[in-house]
Amino acid sequence: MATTIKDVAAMAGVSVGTVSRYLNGYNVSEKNKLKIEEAIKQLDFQINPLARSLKTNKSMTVAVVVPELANIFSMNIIEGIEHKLEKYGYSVIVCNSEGNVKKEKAKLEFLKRNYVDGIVIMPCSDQGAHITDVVKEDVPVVLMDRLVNDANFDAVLVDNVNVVYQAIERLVTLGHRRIGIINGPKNVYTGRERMEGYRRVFADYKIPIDESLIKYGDYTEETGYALLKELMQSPAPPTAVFVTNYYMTIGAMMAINEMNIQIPDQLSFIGFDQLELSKLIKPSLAVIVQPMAEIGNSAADILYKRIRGNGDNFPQIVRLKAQFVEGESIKSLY
Amino acid sequence: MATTIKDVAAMAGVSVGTVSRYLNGYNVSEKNKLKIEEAIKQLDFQINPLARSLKTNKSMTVAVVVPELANIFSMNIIEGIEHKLEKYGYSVIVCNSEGNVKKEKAKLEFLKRNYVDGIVIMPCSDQGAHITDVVKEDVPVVLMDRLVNDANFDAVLVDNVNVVYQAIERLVTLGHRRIGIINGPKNVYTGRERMEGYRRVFADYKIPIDESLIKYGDYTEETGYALLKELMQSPAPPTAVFVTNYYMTIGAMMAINEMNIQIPDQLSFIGFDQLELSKLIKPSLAVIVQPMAEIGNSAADILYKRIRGNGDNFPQIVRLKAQFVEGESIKSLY
DNA sequence: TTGTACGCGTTATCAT
DNA sequence: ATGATAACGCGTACAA
Repeated sequence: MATTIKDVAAMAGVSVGTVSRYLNGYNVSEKNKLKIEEAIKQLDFQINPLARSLKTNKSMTVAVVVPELANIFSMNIIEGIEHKLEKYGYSVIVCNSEGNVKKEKAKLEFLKRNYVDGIVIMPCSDQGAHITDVVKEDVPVVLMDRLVNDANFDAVLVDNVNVVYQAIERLVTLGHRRIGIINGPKNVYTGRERMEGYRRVFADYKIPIDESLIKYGDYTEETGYALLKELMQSPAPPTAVFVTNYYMTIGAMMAINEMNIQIPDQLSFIGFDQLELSKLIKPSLAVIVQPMAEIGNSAADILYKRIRGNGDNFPQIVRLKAQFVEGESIKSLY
Repeated sequence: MATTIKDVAAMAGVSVGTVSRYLNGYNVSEKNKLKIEEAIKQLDFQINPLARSLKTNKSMTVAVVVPELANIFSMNIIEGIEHKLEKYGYSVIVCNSEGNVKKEKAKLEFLKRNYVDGIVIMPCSDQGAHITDVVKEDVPVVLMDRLVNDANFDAVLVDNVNVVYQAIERLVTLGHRRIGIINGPKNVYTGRERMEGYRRVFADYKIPIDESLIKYGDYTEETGYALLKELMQSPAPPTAVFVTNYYMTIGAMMAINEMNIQIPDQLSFIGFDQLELSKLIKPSLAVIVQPMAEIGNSAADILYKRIRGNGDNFPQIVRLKAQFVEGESIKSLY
């Protein structure tokens, strides 16, 4: 059996209370301190976190819930979170909501029942009520990437509106008017934000929008592929296309290759995420790059603060800047 | 405060023992069963896993340790593991060893101290002694992707030797003799296995190997890039190159683009992992594709079996087949 | 500063 | 089948 605090106390000739106090950084006489340290070393004693948790109601565990694990965006964020929180002795457990609100709720219930100290979640939809339902005031939650309705939470977001504005504006200044967009779902926050950036440019430049150039996918390779074909096979195809996430970018590129569309001569193209990819492809792709690891870091910082009971300026919304990287996939029409 | 088993017992008018037995599926009289169920519903009682764990020494938590989290290979495997194990009520916590043996050992110690029920690990080197040191017989461990020295563990591997053989043999039958390989580190199992596949072809076909065409990288984009340049800038460059993981493939492709090398006219090329990429690039890439999710699934299966105390045919080595996918990046020299 | 003793919420043992 | 009670290993009043 593992050695316990009792064994240490016995060997050191002190009471368990004293050992416990020593372990938790309270004052202990120098003499006892040495005896305890010696006993701990002798017995190779290690605290039992389970027993401690039972008393303290702290599990030293945080969870991160994402709609998909095998996803570049998710994993970079998770790495950022783990990197930040392991320093404080936290374990991070990962949960896959599979883009399903019911499953998301089930996961949250599971987590709460398991006494995680905090949760960072990328919600799979606009709905936030079920999150509030489950966690109430019991455990701190910070959202990432997306905001939800009907609920106040700390959140780490990306400034989608302005970076998309920047990208679309670039196309407009190069003479493009018929600009297709393959966007995320209407019921996801980032989808709406990226749409807003797109619309603002047209409004500011007084260009009418052809709504038939606006397509909604679901952030998967398949829809990127299908929607690009739809756009380019229409009677009046766009002169430029903007795709709003990594996997749809891949899908769209596959369609472009298959249709033998020349970039940028026949079509200007702006993708999303994954800088390495943009450099790999010829011509190099113009892309919007998100600060993924930073999202994780930032979310972890806020969560840690809340876990320690610091409730300053709740709800705290951090909005990180994304970057528009120029490439050879864009052509001037002038 | 959360309601406990005591509250349930009180409301149902039975003892805590009876409630506990009910909760754990032992026989309880029909009458009491109904009363208990009613009380549980009334009080919205939920078992406290911490208290249970303290008694049972089971945390219902498994850990997966990888050299890098933000990595296509890692995340697909983790998704496979989580998918399999959540069904049984297990949480999976993720650990990043950062490719560092010391850190790897520290993580293992942390995990053991935290009473995880099992560990699946992608070791960051050949060394296995520190794993044995830490976990001893206490907690089941299954390796994935790589075997280690001086230690017996269950493992889920990929048949690297034969799939690499297949790829290289293809090049040989197309007339290639000077075949470069950008391989993983010498002290990593997969690196050696892929090397073995390469060498076997040359041995079987009685072709001498030019050792200057063999390069060792560290599975990063940077080394893929640098080593491809090294190969192609040498006095006698290869007519074909094979790269042995995804990130080095990306790096090598970037170098190829930069040097304006025409694929497959000036160089035949075989990459690794990530089928989508191979379809995206023109000409389409020939690649070796690993069954990532299946590795995770399989590792999870074995681990679960061990957790339940089933020690059949230990150590169990599962060797999954990878697939060589032809592409337009290979040219016949005849 | 230290020791004692109780409690955290379960499970397991023992009678009954 | 059930109830009473002792663990599990730790933290923490309380008293000294």
